[in-house]
Amino acid sequence: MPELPEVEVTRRGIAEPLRGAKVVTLRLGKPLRWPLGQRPDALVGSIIGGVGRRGKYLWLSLLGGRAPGGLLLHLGMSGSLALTEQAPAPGPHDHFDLVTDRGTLRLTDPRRFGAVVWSPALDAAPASRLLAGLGPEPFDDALTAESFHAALHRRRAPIKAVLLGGEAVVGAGNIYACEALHTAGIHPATRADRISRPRAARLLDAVRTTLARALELGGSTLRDFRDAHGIDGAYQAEAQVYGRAGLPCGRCGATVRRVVQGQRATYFCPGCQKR
DNA sequence: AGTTAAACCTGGTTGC
DNA sequence: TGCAACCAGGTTTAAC
Repeated sequence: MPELPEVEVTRRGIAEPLRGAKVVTLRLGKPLRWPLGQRPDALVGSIIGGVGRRGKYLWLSLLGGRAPGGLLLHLGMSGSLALTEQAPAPGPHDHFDLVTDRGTLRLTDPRRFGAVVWSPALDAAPASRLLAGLGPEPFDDALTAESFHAALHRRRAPIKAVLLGGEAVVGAGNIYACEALHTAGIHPATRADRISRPRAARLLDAVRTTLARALELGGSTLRDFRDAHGIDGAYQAEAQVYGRAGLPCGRCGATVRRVVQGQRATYFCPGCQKR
């Protein structure tokens, strides 16, 4: 679920209230994808310096205390974060609580593909090898049609798989990769290195407008996602192809198709997205 | 090196 | 109604 818009919506919901908050307690539930990598009580007393984002990861910097550094969080497929003044007793899917003097940040994640990993780094960038291979942020000015085209040119895989890979640009997951390709009129099976410079420019533009629109609508809620205040996203109602197999394309009326690429469902319109 | 499959885990939906 | 099979927003790791 959580692709860049959902993660950024979450970040915006917690950044202001948590800046400067003091850590009171940490509570761990069932194991997540990786162990925390630090004793929970070593983080008690530290101050949250800020909340950043890199791709689909969140970064909470922790200043002072016995273990300065930060927490790298990932929401996996089914994770969401809630910030409440006083959290109710943890349910069966609540696997991490960061209790602060300004409220409790709780990770709820039924499938437990999410992660909370402590790192001694002061900044997100070198915090973890998890961030090492990530491509450019979609709204970074340094990402241009030229550089994007060059990145696509290095890959022979289908463009849909390349978008999910996050080397050319991070942030688009299954929903937004499908939607952006539809907007750009590019067939998902097109080899990335065969995409012309003008079409690469069009695709980058589509990725940006798709992510920006989803951000405006609070992301997509298919099932589990809620923002930090418990609010559903609304983008899913605007999806043109994702999850719409057998239904007519809103633009041309052709029947949306579902195929499988690299173990992931891909939705596209055979009318708008010719090979 | 580069692509593809398997793995992680739970729960909702679909079909027999 | 019961139960097996399939599906889901992601990403690492192992295997060709």
